[in-house]
Amino acid sequence: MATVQTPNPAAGDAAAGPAFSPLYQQIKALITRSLQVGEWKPGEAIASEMELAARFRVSQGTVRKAIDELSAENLLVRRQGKGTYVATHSEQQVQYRFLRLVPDEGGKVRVAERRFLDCRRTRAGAEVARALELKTGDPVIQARRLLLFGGRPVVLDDLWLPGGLFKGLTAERLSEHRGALYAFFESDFGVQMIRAEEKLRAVAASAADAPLLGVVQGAPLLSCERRTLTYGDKPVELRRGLYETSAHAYRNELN
Amino acid sequence: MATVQTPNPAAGDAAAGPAFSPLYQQIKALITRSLQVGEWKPGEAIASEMELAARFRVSQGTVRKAIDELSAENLLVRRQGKGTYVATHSEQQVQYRFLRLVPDEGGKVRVAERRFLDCRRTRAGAEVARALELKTGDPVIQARRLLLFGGRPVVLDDLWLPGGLFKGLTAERLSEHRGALYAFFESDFGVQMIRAEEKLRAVAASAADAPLLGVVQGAPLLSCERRTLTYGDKPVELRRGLYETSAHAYRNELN
DNA sequence: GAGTGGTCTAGACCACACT
DNA sequence: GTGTGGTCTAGACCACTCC
Repeated sequence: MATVQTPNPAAGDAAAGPAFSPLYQQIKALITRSLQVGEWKPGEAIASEMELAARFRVSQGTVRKAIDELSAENLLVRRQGKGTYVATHSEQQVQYRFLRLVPDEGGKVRVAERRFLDCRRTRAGAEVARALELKTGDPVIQARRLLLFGGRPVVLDDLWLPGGLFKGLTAERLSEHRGALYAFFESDFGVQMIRAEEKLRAVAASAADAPLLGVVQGAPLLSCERRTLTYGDKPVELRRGLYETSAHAYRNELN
Repeated sequence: MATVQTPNPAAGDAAAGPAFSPLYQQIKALITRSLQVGEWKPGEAIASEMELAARFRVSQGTVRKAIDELSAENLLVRRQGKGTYVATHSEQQVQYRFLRLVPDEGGKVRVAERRFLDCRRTRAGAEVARALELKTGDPVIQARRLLLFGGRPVVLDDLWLPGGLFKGLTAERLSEHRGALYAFFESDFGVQMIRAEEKLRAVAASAADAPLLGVVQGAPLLSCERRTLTYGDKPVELRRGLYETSAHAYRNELN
């Protein structure tokens, strides 16, 4: 490493174009790799900046810039005076990190009751296969659950997971776990949900779904289709949520 | 400035707590101030890093960190070899910077037809006043417009603007301008929209709105309530959009 | 006090755009 | 070539946490 510069060796340029990549980007990739293979587990501290600088033969400032970006992407969390930690879904603070639904009257009541309605092994249809980058017919696990706030049903989620990554997942284990679903996936299956893409639209409640959410057939529901990705932008979950938004809203910030 | 440190003078600590603020944050505030008072206009280049470093008696690295953050917040745009520019809504690249609606089948057709249905001076009701941080009864301008994609109506927007900031805004001028609405506000009224908060929910089309969007009464629509802010988080627009999402979706990324 | 991240500096050199 | 932002370094000191 050291003072690698222009015709950069670590950055791939086998057949592609110029492909210059600064040192800190290479360091960033190396750290990400370590996270991916589990050198440091979620919730643990990674090596200190000085240690990493020594390991990669680079200045602390360069390691710093790499960690800055990983931290901005929520893969790492810096804690002054303590160290840099691997982000995790298993913490009180970040419960439901990806759920943007907030109650209308600033109530901070976020004690959801969960009901798992279904969980079964099946095979990927064309649409699910495409979203999860599997082949049609590959094994997938499908589950359905209801979230209630203050006793009222608000979210009906259908989710599909690649069978290969979630071996041994059963309805029973789903029902038994405490805390967020992603925390469970992280601790029990080593699958770390890092980022997600969502597509929102308004739909009419179907005859089957309406009673579950306590609305009449045809009532407007917010449909939220989410594709959740892990390291390397590999899709590991497809989720379709139906939100009953008469007392909650999906909150978003634009910059 | 120079080497100001611990019991920081520039950072306010009149009555509050410790209120330590690093140098680069102070520089950031100073640059933001210059943007706010119009020292550099949208689309123009600001002073170079070296010039700013000299002006503020600070190292280039410190200016750099301040600009890094402003650039991450989309207030500034860096262009290697050229300079750092004030962000603007008046560029082909960033047309409809805050509109997250995308067509279903990856069509990149973004040539919206606009129809202004209404524009009138009125007074703020309780709700509008609260959202815009005005007093009930303060003058506001209300407008209504339709966006069509490929000839089909997709978005029905109602918007409220503080009368004091948009003196001389008429239905005619609204209809005549080319390009994005925010570009028009920026160039003709000096109001720069820099970030926004949105609340999404699903609603049923009203008898009045349904025909405008070409749907039947009661059809599900995506309601998008937006509060747009300028420098200092001052609200300068309230907007309520109704999106017909049978062929479009609201796209979001979660990190 | 020792160790960690956070800030600030000064200087060197690289990549890019204009002229 | 000149000027701009972009990267990298080395060293100093500050703020925070824990022992």
